[in-house]
Amino acid sequence: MIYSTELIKGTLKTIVLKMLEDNKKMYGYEITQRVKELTSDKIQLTEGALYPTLHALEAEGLLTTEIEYIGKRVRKYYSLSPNGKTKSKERVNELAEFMDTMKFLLDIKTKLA
Amino acid sequence: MIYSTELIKGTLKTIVLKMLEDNKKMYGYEITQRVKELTSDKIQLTEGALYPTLHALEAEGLLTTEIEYIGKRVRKYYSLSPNGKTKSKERVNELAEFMDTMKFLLDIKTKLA
DNA sequence: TTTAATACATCAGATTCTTATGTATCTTTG
DNA sequence: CAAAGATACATAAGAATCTGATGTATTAAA
Repeated sequence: MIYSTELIKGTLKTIVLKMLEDNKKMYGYEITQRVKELTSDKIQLTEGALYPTLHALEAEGLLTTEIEYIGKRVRKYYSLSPNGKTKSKERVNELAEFMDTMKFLLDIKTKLA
Repeated sequence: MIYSTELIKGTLKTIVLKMLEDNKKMYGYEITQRVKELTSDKIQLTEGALYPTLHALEAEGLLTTEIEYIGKRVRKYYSLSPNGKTKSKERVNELAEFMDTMKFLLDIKTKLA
C-alpha cells in the first residue's frame, strides 16, 4: 500500500529534517530513495514536493548547501544548520506527540456519557 | 501544547469519520468540542475547516444529515452512510499504519551502510 | 541505441487550511 | 437587565502545500 499523499501533508518538512539529522549530509534525490527504502516503498516523496521544500528550509536558515560534481553531473548536498538541528528535534518531538494523540483518538471505542 | 495545524492537515476527514463511527450521530460544533476534550485541548478544530469538510463528506455520499431544532436554534446532525462506514474503517486503518511507518522513520538512529 | 536511472528545477492547477466575517440564539454574570 | 460568552450554523479571500506535468542533462544498462 502506498499512502495517500494527503497523509504526508504536513509531515514532509519533518521527514526531511529527520533524515538530515541522521545522515549529516544528503542530496535531494538521495532523500527520496532513502525514505522509499526505509518505508518499503510506502512513502514515495515526489520531486515536485521535495525540491521546493528543501529550498524553503534553506530560505528559513535551517539548511546549508554545498555543490558537488559527480563527473559532469551536479549534486546539491544539504546539511542542518545549528538552527536546523534545534528545529529538527522540536519538529520530531511534536510529530511523535501528535501521533500518540492521534492513536488515542482513533482507538476510542467507548462513548462518553 | 497545541499542535501546529500543519500536522492536522490530511487527518481531518479521518478524525471526523472516526468520531461519527464511535457516536452514530453528531453535529459540527459537538465534534469540535469532543475532539478538544478527548485530546486535552491539544487538537482544536476550527469551524472554517470543519464545516466545509462535513459538506464535502456529505457530497461524497459518506454522510447523511438530519436537522433538529433546539428551541429556535438549528442543529445539523451527521451520521455515516453505509459507504461512510466502510470508508471510515479504511481511512482509520490507513492512518494507523501510516503512523506506525512514521514512528519507525523518526526513530531511525543508525546510518545504513 | 534506446530505455531507465540519476539529478536538478519550475509551474499551473487542485486541495485544504487559516482567519475573518456574518447571522442568530441562549446562558451567565456583574 | 445589559453585556459578554457560549452555542451553532455558514461563507470566502488569501495562504500554504501538494500533484502531475514538463524541462534539461548526464550516466548506466539492456
